[in-house]
Amino acid sequence: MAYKLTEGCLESIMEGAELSSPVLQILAIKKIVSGNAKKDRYRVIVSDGLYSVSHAMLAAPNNEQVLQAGEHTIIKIKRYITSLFNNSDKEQRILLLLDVEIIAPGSQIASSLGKPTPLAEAKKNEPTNSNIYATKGNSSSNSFAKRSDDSSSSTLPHNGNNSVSLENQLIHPICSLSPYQNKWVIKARVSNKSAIRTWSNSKGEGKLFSMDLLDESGEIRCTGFKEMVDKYYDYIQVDKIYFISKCQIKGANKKFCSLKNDYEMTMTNETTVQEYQGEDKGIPSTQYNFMTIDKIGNMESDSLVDICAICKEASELQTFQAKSSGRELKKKEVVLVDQTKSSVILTLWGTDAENFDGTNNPVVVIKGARIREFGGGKNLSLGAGGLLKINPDIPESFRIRGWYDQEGCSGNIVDISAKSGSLSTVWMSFKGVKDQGLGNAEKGDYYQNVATVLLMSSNNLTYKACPTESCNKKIIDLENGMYRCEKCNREFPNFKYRLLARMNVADWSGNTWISMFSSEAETVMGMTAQEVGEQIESNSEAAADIVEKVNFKQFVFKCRAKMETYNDEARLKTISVEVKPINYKDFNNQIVNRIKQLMG
DNA sequence: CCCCCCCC
Repeated sequence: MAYKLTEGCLESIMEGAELSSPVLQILAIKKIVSGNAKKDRYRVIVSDGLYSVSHAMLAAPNNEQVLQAGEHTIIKIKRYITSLFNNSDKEQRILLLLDVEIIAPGSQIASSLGKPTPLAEAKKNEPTNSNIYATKGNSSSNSFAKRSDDSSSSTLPHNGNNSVSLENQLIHPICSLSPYQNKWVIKARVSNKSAIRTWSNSKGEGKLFSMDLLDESGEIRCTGFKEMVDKYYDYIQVDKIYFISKCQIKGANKKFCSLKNDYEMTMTNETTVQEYQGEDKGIPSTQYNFMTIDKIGNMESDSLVDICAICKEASELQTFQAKSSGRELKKKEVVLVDQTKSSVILTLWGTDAENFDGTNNPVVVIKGARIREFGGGKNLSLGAGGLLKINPDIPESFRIRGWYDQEGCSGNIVDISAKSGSLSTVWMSFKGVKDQGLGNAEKGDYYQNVATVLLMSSNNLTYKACPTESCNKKIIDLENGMYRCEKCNREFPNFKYRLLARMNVADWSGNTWISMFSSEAETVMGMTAQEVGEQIESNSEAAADIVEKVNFKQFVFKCRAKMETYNDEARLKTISVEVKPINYKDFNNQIVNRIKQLMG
């Protein structure tokens, strides 16, 4: 098949014309080496069959597909801009390829089409008297033009140094920002804004926030320290567009930022930020570089990834103290699955964890999640600087929704996280527990099973515990209206009820006695410990009624089995550490897989 | 100038 290039189009393009979907061929691809972070900037030579242009660059989102397609690839240019570029006192116009579509990969073409001559030789560019990056034209497909009249800046934050409006100045693409050029204005969407964080170390202390900025050409992280937090934090809002100028640009530390930019920026006293209130077409929303879950297993720990997946399951919110800092932390674990039929555990923190609702298997899109290693498996942690979106309006999100609803829940899912993770506990029957001799691991062995309650003991179901929130120690009734906690070494006028339930549960293979504490027993009984305690207190017959109602209820019991010695006799003690209603899809899958195994 | 985040 013959491919046709848009002959001669480069001449008009390099003069600032806007052509619709010109077709070009890539003659060469070269990585730009700049500073110490060398990733993801590529210069290309493009040809229209008549002329070639060597001052062309790929915008980051296109890198991967173009690199893969290689030299001689034929591309359709869906969006582009040109910029004036000051190269050692000589002005040159560069062509920036914002969005390209591969028409034919290089391997199918294998040679240059036509006999292109370098445009620069064929024709002298006319330099303008501007020495900054800028573009001609002023259409919606090109947001780096002079602003159109429908925009106006909003009230500035409470300070006096923003007297010069940025809205009439030439706008620079984010991908053109570098430490060597400080006269610039960008027009960018804030796609993510961190919480305010404080730090205190040997070098001092302070507070900071950071945000991710985005335009058609790329993205960059911007951090504001101390006074900048007071000045701009509340003013800047996620998803809005701002004119921003005069930040300090420095090399990005890839260890902490997954954005596709070799640089990041820091706000200074010179920095100005003005909201743009015009139409925002042409400025994209968050850009992702999605990775499938099956690949995570082979990636290095600590690297950052973007994932689009389905939440298969989510844990309860857990609150605990960090051992290192003593700070209180909140987390929630989520199992993600994608089309590669692989699953991975993702840990969410803080408000992300608190607000996350895993019901109805939402699409979870994360940007900048860190890969961690545990017990031979990999998992993900979405820390500060990461971004979480639930059911976002992007094509990948709809695609995976369709996949999951059609076929996603059936068949084998390979879990790349460690089997000991709280959400990927092994399924085992009570017979299996016995046959495999579980319980000899130092911290016990975990398994989960679907089981039916046969009998629940009504003896000593409740006890009176210390009212302190974190202390569940049994208190001593001083019989004078006061209660003493030995652990807290304090006396209280009140107490709280706690549960210590014992029950015999059965599956197809046998039965076993298990114990559980308040939160699990509350799930089984459908009552709070307080309600149980009060009912039994007021009527000693109540306990029998309460435990009878539990008979024949079914749950998924997650258990910890541990061998203990009692009166010189070894016996297996089982505590249920989590009780959940049965998810029949998962349970049936698990049974079907077992049947397949048994059939060889 | 931050970039920390637990337990299996």
